[in-house]
Amino acid sequence: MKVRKRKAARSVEAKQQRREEIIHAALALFVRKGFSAGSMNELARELGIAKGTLYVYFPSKEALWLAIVELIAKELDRFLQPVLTSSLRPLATLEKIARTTFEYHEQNADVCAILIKIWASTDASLATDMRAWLRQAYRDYREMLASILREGIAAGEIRPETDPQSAASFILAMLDGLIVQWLAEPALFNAERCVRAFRSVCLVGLAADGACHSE
Amino acid sequence: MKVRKRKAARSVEAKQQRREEIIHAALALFVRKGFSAGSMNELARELGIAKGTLYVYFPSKEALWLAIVELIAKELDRFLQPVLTSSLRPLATLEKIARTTFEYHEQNADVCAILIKIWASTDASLATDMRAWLRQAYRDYREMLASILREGIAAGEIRPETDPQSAASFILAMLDGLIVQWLAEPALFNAERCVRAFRSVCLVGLAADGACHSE
Amino acid sequence: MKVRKRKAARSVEAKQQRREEIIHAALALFVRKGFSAGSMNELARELGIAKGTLYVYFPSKEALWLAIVELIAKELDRFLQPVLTSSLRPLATLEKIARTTFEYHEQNADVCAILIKIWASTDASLATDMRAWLRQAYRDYREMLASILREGIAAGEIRPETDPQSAASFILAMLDGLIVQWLAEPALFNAERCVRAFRSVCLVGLAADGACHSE
Amino acid sequence: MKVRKRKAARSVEAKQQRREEIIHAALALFVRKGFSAGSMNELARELGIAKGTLYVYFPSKEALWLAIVELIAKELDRFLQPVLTSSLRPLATLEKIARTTFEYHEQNADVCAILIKIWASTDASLATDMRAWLRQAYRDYREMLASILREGIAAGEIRPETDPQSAASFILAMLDGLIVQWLAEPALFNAERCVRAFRSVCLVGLAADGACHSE
DNA sequence: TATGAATGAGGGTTCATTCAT
DNA sequence: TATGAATGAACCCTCATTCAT
Repeated sequence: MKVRKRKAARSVEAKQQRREEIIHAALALFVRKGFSAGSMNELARELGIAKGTLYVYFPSKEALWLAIVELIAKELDRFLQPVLTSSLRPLATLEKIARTTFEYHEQNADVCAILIKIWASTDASLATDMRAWLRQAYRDYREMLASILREGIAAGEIRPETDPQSAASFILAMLDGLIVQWLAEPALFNAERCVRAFRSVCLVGLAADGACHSE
Repeated sequence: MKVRKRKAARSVEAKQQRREEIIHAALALFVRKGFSAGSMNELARELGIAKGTLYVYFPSKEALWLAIVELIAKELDRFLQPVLTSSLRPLATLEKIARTTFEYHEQNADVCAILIKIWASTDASLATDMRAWLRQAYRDYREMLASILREGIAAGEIRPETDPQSAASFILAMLDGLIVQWLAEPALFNAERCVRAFRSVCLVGLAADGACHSE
Repeated sequence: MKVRKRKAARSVEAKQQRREEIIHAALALFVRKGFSAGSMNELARELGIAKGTLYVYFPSKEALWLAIVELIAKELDRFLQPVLTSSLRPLATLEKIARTTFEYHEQNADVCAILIKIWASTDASLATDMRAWLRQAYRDYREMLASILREGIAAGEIRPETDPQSAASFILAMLDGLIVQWLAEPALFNAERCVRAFRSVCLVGLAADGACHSE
Repeated sequence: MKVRKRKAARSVEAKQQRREEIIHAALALFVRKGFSAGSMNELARELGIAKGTLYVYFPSKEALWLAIVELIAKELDRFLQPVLTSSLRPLATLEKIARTTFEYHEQNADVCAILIKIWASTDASLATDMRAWLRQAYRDYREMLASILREGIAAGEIRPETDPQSAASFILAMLDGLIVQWLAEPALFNAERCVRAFRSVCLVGLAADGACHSE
């Protein structure tokens, strides 16, 4: 029994590992080629496995995409959690979020690329489920930013006439949009510079005293 | 001879008109289905013409897409020109650009949708030419914003420590990113509110005196 | 204009002809391999055309099957009509139907083979529409036989205690079932012998005077 | 040693039992989906065992089908034996066969459905072996009916001009064909009615005195 | 110019079967 | 014995593109 259990365990582990290999290869392919252009065929070829094997791990191309998104979602959470649970003050939290975002992008351009593609895409090849999930994720993110802004307003750190909802949308937009540019012109950007610009363009405007005390 | 000439002229006109019909139908299809979905077949069907006829006007699917982008580019120019040649002061110009952008989106969501898709996409189905063109357009846009910012700094209207390049990128990012959100959640946005938020989040931060005198 | 019309006409004709070529090849393949075993791939290969070409003529494999069935239906009608509109007396009509059936089979074993397969099959690959159509055809056939039997009873030619519905089913069953055997053992049967047997097994039983005066 | 022997014995039993479980599940699947639809995958899923396990018991899908057919054959024998060894007179035996057939169908529609499918099918997925077996079974059945008919003729109970071979084919055809109709329109038929019709359509025709004394 | 039949590579997916565990 | 991951051929179908008319 023991042996079998261990065997099974190893097998499960191995399967999980293979799953992740596939997801990562798919992610890379997907960044290179786009949603519908990257084919299962090519993915299999790159992985050096048979086409059919992909379907052992994912029932369909779309399921594979969904798995990618889920992975990213987890990663995103893992990455945002420390920021959110930090004891920083609101403006500093916003800056921290921006900094973390940019630094993350600097190290994981692939993941960011996919995220952006997903946001921007209305590609019919993304089924309804996936898009609904994405919209919700977006809403959550926006709401998180808005609540930080509300805190900031309550604490007198952010100008009271600020509309938290709109401002949250703008900050989110900025981060998103910047990633797009960054992807298009990698040479032009780096995290430090982006953070500085974020502070001077955005945080200063939000600060109650017209200056940026975020650090 | 005369007659023939006139005929030819008319024919050229007719051809041009047909070309535009095709472009517009393609644009609509493209918004609905995405880049690689949306087939030539379907396009022909919707236009009520034969598949082969499309190839009389465009040598390939990609050429058709390029034509769409060019059309949009012209439209964009037509739309930005008045703003750029206006005699407004820098901050006011930026606000005007934002306002025009948002109002344009309010009326031409389709065109915006495509633009966004194009920016965000690295879809292999867009060949190198097209992407290069897009990158250039982006650079131009950014440079335009940067020069407005430089003007503002020179005029003492914008805080001198601002990095024009970065700030331009951020403004561009903001406009882009907001359109994405707007497309995803149309109910949440309207031009007026966006302009107000743009002013309070962004322009205030840029303004030399910490307030927004843009109007 | 005239030229184009003629061209078009020829093209339409040619298309119709090609359609029929495909149907007949499909029919043959289908007899050999069965419903789901015969592939579009193989069909194309046998026809010496490209796989895709099949889809110019039929939107799907099932549509092709439906076309086969429709062809057969027409053929069946064409073949039964003369019998039904004949002025023969009821028993003679039944014998004529049997004879025609057997003779038809003798010359068109392929068509019969398909018919039988279709009747007997509950293959999931035959979609609902097709099966409904078949059931209706079956009902019509049965009803036709039943009405002949009723006529015969009214005319005193057929024993009055006969249940027309059941008897119709039996006659139909006999014809169907015999074809199945015939297909399995071609050497064992021929039309003349089958008619004789039909007369002695079936018509004699139905005849009011216990003998067969059908001819 | 003893223990091992008993174990082996039990194991053989268990294996046999498992085999039959598989056959029965396969039979059900096969009725529902047809020959080539109905995959090993699905079968395994329905049985709650692994795909590979099926191949422990049957070397191939076809072997599994063959096993089904053999099971049915045994069943058929088990079912016909009492009739054949009965001491009834020929016409009564024929009626008994018909009655038993119809009653069997009434209770085991599934088995009948498969039988019919097998008869009618020339599906390539049934390999030569299986088809040969089926043809033989058919021949045996026909020969059995023919010998009853010959007996009847010898006994003066059946009209002497009857061709036993042809008549046997017709009776067999009738039973077969009727099952097909019955499967297609279950509401229309029941055993009692079928027997009555069989008597009035068929047996009366065969009877030497033009009437049916079969009971 | 306009057509649409023809193409054939490639799309996603299924499946019977094998084999290391 | 039982497993299920792996396979790769074959499935149906779509597509951008070509070309004779």
